[in-house]
Amino acid sequence: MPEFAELSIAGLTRVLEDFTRMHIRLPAERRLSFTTLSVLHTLAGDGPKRLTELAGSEQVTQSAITQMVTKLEREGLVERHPDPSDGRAVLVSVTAAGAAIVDGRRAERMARLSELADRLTEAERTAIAAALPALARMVELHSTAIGDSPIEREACAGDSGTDTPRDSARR
Amino acid sequence: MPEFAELSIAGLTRVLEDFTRMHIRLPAERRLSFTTLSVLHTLAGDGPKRLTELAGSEQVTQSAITQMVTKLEREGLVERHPDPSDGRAVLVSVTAAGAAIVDGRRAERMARLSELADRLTEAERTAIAAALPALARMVELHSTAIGDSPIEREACAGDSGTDTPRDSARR
DNA sequence: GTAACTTAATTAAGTTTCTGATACAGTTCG
DNA sequence: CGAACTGTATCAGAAACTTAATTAAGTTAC
Repeated sequence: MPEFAELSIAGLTRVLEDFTRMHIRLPAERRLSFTTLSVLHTLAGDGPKRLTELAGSEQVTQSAITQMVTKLEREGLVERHPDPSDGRAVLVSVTAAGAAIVDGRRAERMARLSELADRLTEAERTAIAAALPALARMVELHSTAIGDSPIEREACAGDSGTDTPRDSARR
Repeated sequence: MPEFAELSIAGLTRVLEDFTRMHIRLPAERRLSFTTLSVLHTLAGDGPKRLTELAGSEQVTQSAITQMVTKLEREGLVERHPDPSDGRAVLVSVTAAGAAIVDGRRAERMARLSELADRLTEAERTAIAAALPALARMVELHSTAIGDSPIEREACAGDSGTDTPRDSARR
């Protein structure tokens, strides 16, 4: 084992793409579309958000988010609350039922990953464990750097308005 | 760095979820839907496939794939060819133009990951590099397992203990 | 060899989800 | 206060997906 392995960005990218594919193709659980599940995941992870914030992070129009939230509200998966700091805005939060769906999907992923990890060698598991903090920090760096990245802005072609998707500092 | 770190499946799951989110919300480059991009990615990675194979891996119906391939064919991103080994089947392959789209997206991801990796410490990069082979093997183990057990089938509605709320008005 | 069954892809019709445009209420600023 | 701006909602139409029915090629049984 070389002590100074150079990190292959291509290799990392490839592996992460494969895991992405693996995670996405998982469900079908209930009649929930991909975007719907993503919204629930975002709300469960980041806490209540405005409709415009959701539209930005999910890369669909605000109109689509309004309609989706209306539907999810009817099904009892999310709730609308007025934003105390702005009379126009609505804060969408996930309900216990909605969080249960997110948790259920996570449990499935964990079960699958656990099964795969069991078939690795002890050394392989240790190597992954040792890399976890570094990987987590990459994610951390990413989320704090969104304001800088020019890629984010360029991506949202055709989106109306699109102010910079600021972080959810409200919690 | 501890020598005998136990692998936290929860931590691994969480990090991979975050990367997934990071990868998906990336572009919007050329008005292509998520499923469409996924199909191109699959074809570019795995080579020519039948429509039924694509339907299975993308978790949409065969009919949807037929329509999507027809559209992609008109746009010059994929090609249909008869399967020499089976007169009923069609082999779909990605064109150079289609591959260019996949490569472009990958390049963006690599650029972003590279930028993040630059801000890690040397030790962190080394840790990730050391874990890459093990992560790749997990993906490998996963894909070989698919052929055996049809997890992809609707059976995965398991949701592991989380009783999903009953549908209120389904309409 | 042909009748019955299976498999691969297409077509048609109907449903869900998204976009674009517009309306409207609340906020900000002169 | 009035003008400009921002956050949501609504509606018509487009796009993507599903189910069901159809065509065609391959397989099995007699």
